[in-house]
Amino acid sequence: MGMTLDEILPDLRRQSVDVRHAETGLWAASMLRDRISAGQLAPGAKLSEEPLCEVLGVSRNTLREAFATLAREHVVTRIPNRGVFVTRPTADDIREIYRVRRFLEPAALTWSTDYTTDALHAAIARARSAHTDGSVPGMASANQDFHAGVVALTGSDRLNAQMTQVLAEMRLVFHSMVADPLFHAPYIDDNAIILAKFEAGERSEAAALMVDYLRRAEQQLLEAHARARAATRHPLAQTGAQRAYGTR
Amino acid sequence: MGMTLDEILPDLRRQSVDVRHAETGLWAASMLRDRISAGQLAPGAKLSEEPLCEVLGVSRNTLREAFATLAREHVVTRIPNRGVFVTRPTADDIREIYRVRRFLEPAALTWSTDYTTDALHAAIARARSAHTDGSVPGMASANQDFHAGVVALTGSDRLNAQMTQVLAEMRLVFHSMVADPLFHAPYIDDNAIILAKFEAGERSEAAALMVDYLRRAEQQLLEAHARARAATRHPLAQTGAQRAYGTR
DNA sequence: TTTCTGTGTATTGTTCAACAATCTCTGTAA
DNA sequence: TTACAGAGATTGTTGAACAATACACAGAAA
Repeated sequence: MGMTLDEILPDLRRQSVDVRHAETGLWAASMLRDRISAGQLAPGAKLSEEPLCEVLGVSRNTLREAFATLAREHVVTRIPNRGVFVTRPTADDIREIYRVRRFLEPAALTWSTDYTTDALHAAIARARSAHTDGSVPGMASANQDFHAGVVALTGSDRLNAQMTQVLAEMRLVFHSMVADPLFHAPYIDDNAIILAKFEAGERSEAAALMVDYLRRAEQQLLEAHARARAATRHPLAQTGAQRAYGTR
Repeated sequence: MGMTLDEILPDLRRQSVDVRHAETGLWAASMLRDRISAGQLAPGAKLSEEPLCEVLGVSRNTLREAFATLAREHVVTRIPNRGVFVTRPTADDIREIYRVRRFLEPAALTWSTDYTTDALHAAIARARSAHTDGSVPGMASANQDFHAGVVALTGSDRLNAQMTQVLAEMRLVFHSMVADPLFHAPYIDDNAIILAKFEAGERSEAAALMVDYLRRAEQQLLEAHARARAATRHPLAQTGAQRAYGTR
């Protein structure tokens, strides 16, 4: 986690030999997106054009198309004449993420016409087993699956895309602070209760519980973010890229 | 409305001389977006790279960055090795647009914490005066402002962006069919009633009325779309670009 | 020491020209 | 009429070039 650009270059190179790409720009974008999502490219890391296009085997023009795609997804932040950096979410970003989720997820619970909850039950089961295994990434992933599944009830591609994007930003938030192993645990039961209410047809109750859940999670993340921010105020902990991106 | 590419080339050229652009790709995108939004580039029109970059004064690479931006917004559709076309909304697109709106707008009315309704009143007033003036574009624009204003109550940049995008697609729908002059008129009073309920604190009633409004509007547009589709089935009415994009 | 200031170097922003891949169109033959 | 083949046009991608900007470092002034 949080490897430098140099460390993952060989890894990227391995995957980029002999790959035929119909849409090279999109292919390069998904390549980078996966690394960032996995935390191998940590928030604040600078994505220099030259080494990247050498390693991916694409031209600078194509790489810039990939950057444009990722920038629109807020996965990457472009600073003119400075370069492209993995987005380091701010407190305002966290508030915005939860603002979106507080409208999207209750709305899905309230007005969706889809009653297929298999995926939701499966996500909760996965979260529970990850909990007994003590797998923090497993719990995080299963939790995301549950909430993505809630929005999937809308049946709308665009709303799903928006949720996917917001959850990707959530992963950036987790990667940019020390993960509390107990963060996800209390929410598993919350999800189960919300699902039960939804299946019982008590939609407004389910929605209200969801709003409450999201408020608590937001509060907890904002506090963790403030602590992480205070911890990295030490000049020694700042890399060049971090300074470049700013601690705004 | 619905001019060919050749007809608006001189117009575009006029605006593109001596313009300093910090982000040329985004500038070119907004240039094209404006033309499409105004209906000067009709749905189905092909956007050839060479004449466009000549006229905009940007290179093909930069123009392609603009295309990538517009494609993500669904304003433009890219067909590999065929080219870029102004999106011609399908019936499914209309259904998807209203699916998004039926979640976003009621959610805003139900859970927003912002009570500033000045912009909403102003939009209704503008719609009424456009109605007495018999200005169909004025009514359409004021109606869009009202619904954009509802989502603006959420205070979320991302939800606003999503709504803006969906409304841009709505304009494409209007441009791709014969506009019924009476389409918007009946909805002005609906908006006023919804606003009154919202201000009276009867949020779930306001949301319910909004859902009803959106269902009726969707139905009406789908019927108009089916009629327009039947009318353009005549082979003579099809241009090359239309065939290329397909009547899928 | 600290702060300022100027210069050189590295990186990004944009354009141009080229080539391969693919599609469209036209004309011919069955 | 339909099928097919080839020429021409357009898109997809690359590589190199140059201007504009930011970063790092050295030296001068306070």
